[in-house]
Amino acid sequence: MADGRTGETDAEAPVLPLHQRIRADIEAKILSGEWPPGHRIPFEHELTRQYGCARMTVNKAIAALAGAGLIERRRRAGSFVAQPHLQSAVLEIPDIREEVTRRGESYGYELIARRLRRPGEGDPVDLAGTGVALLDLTCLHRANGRPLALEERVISLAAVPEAAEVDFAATPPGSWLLGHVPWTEAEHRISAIAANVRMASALDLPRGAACLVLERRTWRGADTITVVRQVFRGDLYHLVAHFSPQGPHGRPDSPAD
Amino acid sequence: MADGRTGETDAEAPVLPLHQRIRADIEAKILSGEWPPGHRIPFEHELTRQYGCARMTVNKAIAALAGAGLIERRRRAGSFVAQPHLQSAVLEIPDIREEVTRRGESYGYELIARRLRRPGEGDPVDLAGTGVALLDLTCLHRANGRPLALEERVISLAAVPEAAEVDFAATPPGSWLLGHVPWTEAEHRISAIAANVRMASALDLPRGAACLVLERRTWRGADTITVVRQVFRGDLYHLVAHFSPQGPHGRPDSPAD
DNA sequence: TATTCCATTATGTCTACGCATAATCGCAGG
DNA sequence: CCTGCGATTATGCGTAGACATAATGGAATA
Repeated sequence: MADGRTGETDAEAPVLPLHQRIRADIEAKILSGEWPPGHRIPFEHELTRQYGCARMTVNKAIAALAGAGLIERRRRAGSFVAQPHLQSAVLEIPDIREEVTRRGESYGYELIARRLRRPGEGDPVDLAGTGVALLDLTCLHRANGRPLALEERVISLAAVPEAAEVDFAATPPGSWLLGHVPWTEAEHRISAIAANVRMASALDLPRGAACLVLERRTWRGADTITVVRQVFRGDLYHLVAHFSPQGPHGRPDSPAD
Repeated sequence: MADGRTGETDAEAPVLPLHQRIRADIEAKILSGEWPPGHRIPFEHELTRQYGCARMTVNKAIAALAGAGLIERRRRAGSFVAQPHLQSAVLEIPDIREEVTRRGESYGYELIARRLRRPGEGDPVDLAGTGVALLDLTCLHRANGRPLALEERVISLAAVPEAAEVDFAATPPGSWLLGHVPWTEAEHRISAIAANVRMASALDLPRGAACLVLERRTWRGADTITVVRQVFRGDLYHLVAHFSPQGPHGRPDSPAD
């Protein structure tokens, strides 16, 4: 029963709440370039008349745009289209297993080494210094049987004591942690290196071949949870990042703000 | 209600609007792990009583959290702490000139080639097919005199006709475009390759050395604006990405909900 | 027992208003 | 002519209500 007024090319805009409609309208004007950076958008008061609604409704729309960084608001002066700042984009950092299976390839996993130890000097994982507290893991991810990435990981058992009991020979630590550690912060470092002997043999590459390296530190509050270094075969893997003014979470049809 | 209890360690919270305070409170509970994923957060009604404010105020706070992806809302059921999805992070993709000077190094730039041409078959920049329309640029970025990145770029003159007049021997095209092209979308591809002969000689590297490659396509609407491929010396450059639940734009003290 | 229907309930959206705050403009006075 | 003060004004923040919507649990019914 898709009749009605679905004569447009857009099939998924049934009735869209008003404040989202206002937001979308303004967003479209900005993205199309019709309103260039620096342009003053209509006052809330004007939009209020234009859409025949209360100011709070207009405010919600504009506040959301400001939150997304598309516009800047200055008291008394008005709201202005912001300068684009392309310097941030959303990087997709999928779980390797998920990524491989999503590409329709068969995922293989292999635990190479597992070691329990005390934190040493200069160890990247700082502990509240109590006894045995670190779990070192080395493992290999395969796609269609071919080595894809070599992963070296340190897990803080002080932060995640349950990890000591997990059989990481069967479960990739990344996947397990994602499901068992709530809401953390993380910092990533992406670089390219030439494979050393160890990497080359693990990844079935000639020595010196280019590899993509993703290093990640994950923490919550002051506690570092895990530090991981994933070395990908440069010829088999790449990362993808996307920039759109919506930001990473704000799907345009999001019910929130 | 807002009991005047500002004796905390936080020195930068003078009077923080109420809806931001509510948001911050909930956010803290989630990030600390006190409220794990799946936990039901208090109903708006409860928070209304707890903070002694109107429901709209609570709603603004919770809606912002939902927009940031920290919580999920289900009618009738309540609002729940969402599962963390680490797979997206904010990648800093600075203008190279800016990045180099920010590191306190001297920036050098050199235009290697400039060519005007018609779009060819399979060219990544699709045009509304009118005559001469593409500008090919090859240039080199230096840090402290040493080659840092080799950049190959195609600019669509149909989308940015002014670019034909610009002296790209003096201005890096990335910087110029940032300042002259408003609000676009972009997609990035990050990979590692071994330097071929041309890259090696331009970057003063041995052949086969590992390089970090950043490819970016930028468009607005249906028009591709520019396609760029930056090859960085792997030993001199890396990218940094950061994940925090605020999202990329939503600084916690943002005035917008 | 299984199924349908309805009352309950929490969120989604919106209105109409109010006060607070800060930036700008214009006017008056030195 | 320059300076400083106040009026104006747009945004920021918040209240107290209202109706709509959808999902849930339980009651009534087949």
